[in-house]
Amino acid sequence: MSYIQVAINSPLHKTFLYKVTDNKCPLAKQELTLVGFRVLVNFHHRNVIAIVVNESNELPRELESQNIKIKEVISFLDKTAIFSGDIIKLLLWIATYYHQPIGEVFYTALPILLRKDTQTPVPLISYWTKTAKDKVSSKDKLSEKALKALEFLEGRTLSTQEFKELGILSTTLKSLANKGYIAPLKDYDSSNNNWLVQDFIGKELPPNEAQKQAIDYITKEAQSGFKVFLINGVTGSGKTEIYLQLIAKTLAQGKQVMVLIPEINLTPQTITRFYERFKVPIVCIHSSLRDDEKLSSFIKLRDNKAAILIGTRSALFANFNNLGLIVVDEEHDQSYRQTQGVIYHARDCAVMRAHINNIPIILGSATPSFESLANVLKGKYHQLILPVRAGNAANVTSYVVDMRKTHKDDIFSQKLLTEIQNTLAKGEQVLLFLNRRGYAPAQICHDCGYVFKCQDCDANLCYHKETKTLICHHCERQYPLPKTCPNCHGHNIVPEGVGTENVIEQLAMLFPEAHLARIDRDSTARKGELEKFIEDINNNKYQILVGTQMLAKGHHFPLVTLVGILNIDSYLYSNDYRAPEKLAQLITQVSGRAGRAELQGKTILQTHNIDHPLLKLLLKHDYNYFAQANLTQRKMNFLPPFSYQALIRADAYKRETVQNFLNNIYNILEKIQQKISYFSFTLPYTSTVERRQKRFHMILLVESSERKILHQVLEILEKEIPNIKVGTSDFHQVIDVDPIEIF
DNA sequence: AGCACGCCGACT
DNA sequence: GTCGGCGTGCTC
Repeated sequence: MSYIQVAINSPLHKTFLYKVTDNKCPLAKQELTLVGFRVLVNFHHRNVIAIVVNESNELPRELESQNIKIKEVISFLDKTAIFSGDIIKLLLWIATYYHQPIGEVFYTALPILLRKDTQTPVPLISYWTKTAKDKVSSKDKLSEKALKALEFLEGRTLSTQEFKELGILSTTLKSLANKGYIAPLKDYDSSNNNWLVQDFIGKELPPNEAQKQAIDYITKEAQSGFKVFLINGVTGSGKTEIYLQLIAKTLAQGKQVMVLIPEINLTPQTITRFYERFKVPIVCIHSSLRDDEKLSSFIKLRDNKAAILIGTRSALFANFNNLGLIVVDEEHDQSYRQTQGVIYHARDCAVMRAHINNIPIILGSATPSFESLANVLKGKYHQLILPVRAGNAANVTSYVVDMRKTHKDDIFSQKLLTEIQNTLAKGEQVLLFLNRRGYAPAQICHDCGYVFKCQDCDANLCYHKETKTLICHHCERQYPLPKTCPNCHGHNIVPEGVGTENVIEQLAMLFPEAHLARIDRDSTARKGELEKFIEDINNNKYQILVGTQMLAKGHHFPLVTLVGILNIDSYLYSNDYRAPEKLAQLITQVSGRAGRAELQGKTILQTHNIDHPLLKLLLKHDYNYFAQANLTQRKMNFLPPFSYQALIRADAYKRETVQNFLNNIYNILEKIQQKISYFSFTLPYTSTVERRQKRFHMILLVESSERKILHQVLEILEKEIPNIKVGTSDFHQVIDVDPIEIF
């Protein structure tokens, strides 16, 4: 007989105690632990899945006195643990640090197929394997892709789906199978042993001096176990090669590697680079995989049948047999932060995971987050700056163009038009950035000034010419194009403002001979479309690219030599203290898309405020200088990362429900302040977009110069919140620690 | 969250 | 009479 604490998916911030009788125990030997197992338990009139987080032979004393009947576990769902000890520690840390309910944290970390109360399903994915026929006969006339496919199968098996991600179609595979080179394999377990250390390294590029220094430094420093390295290097400075060589060293020790990347970077090019370099089993975890594929990756890593994981945010929760290194690429990227459901920051959790596992972690970026740079200043992270090599990319000159001198409705300045013309004449490509999809951000009645608004949100409707609809960008609700104004019944309805569709339309008139590509969420909604664009762009099928945030991330376009950022004013006038950071990252990242060794790049920034001190500072110096200057300002103003923040967010259908709840929070905070000082808080305030999907959103900000104090306050709030009576069931509330947006 | 219990209004 | 509305309370 033993007792176990389990995590159950519920909004309660606690674990629950159950009994395990010896005959139910799945363990043969008593010395093994039950921690990490899935169990089926009865929890308040229903049977639910739970995960064992702790185990003891005696009844915990704190429960002895209380009159609680302890139920027995109904059954164990698997023969082995689903989470290893390090993951359990990580998940418990997430629950305490982010003040999220323990059960919900564990539930989100669980692969979807394991969330149901069934036995672990065996993934029925068919894998391809090389046959004994390994001499390629010339009369078989294998295509380049087919040869590539055989190369990929070196040292591992791959599913048809995985091949697809590497750009190899199922027809190629079928033909290879017909010719007897490859064969399908139903059950990976029986034939595929743990990956082998030998022969895993592909062709290594000779590192330059800076890369060599970084590799040597990290190798030496990482011997002591946990350490955080920040590789700070512009696009083209060779960050990836450093990752790859350090990964090789880790694999050589027989250890596994986790690589986290933002969703947008998960393209065949990125993955292929890993498959080409290492002949070990590699698995991916990201949102477009099927549930069984994700589970398969999860199990392979746990059983040491895969050596490398490449994944996005959620891959953080993967189990490893023997994790030896974590890499977080583009660590500044905002998509690492989960904002729905359980709130966490994957980069920060990855650092904690490295700490728990006592292994090195490498964060890389051309534009490191100010948080990470502050951690370098505090001595917590070790920074390695890669210098720009002469004649390499980032050989970019920036110009600011004063839009006050152009006509009010003009999108392009004369300077930009001239530069586009010149660039096209040279046969080079142009990239224009505008962070606004659709044709126009508003649709108005020209007669009476009526602005069309979403019925569910406090937001203007955006005009989408391509789909002939008005779309709310907050809830995606679509409306048919109105013919008459509901206010004055006039017919003179016109778009107001500029989106990517409009930019394309105007370019088509100005440069009729150029091929135009619009890259935004609308034009790349279907799977594979973005990849197709990137391929075609690099094959020079397009001359001008217009895009949103999507174009600013990750991909490098060697033929682009002119970059135009059409409007940066929203960043200059923002009340968000992170706006300067975001602007600097945007300008540096977008500029980094352009140019290569022999081609000189140019960036043109259009603004109505050419004298803005931020802009001047950024253009006069580089990103790092700008970051230091801005960090000094944040320090003077007691802003993060020099203060610690948390938001209490609440929403409901009725405004007074939310107001009432946050007033209660305010009163509780006033009481706490009598005991704990050194923290401050605001009155409840409405979110920038007050009403979203018919719900009112309000916020209260809590702040302290000491993280410890902030957490003490939040802990008290966490306990008090369930006692606040809101009197309605449609109410929702969440604690948001280290928020990125405070509006 | 989810589910049961409980106490009041309009229906075969 | 009772079906069902959702307020309240609890979950090892």
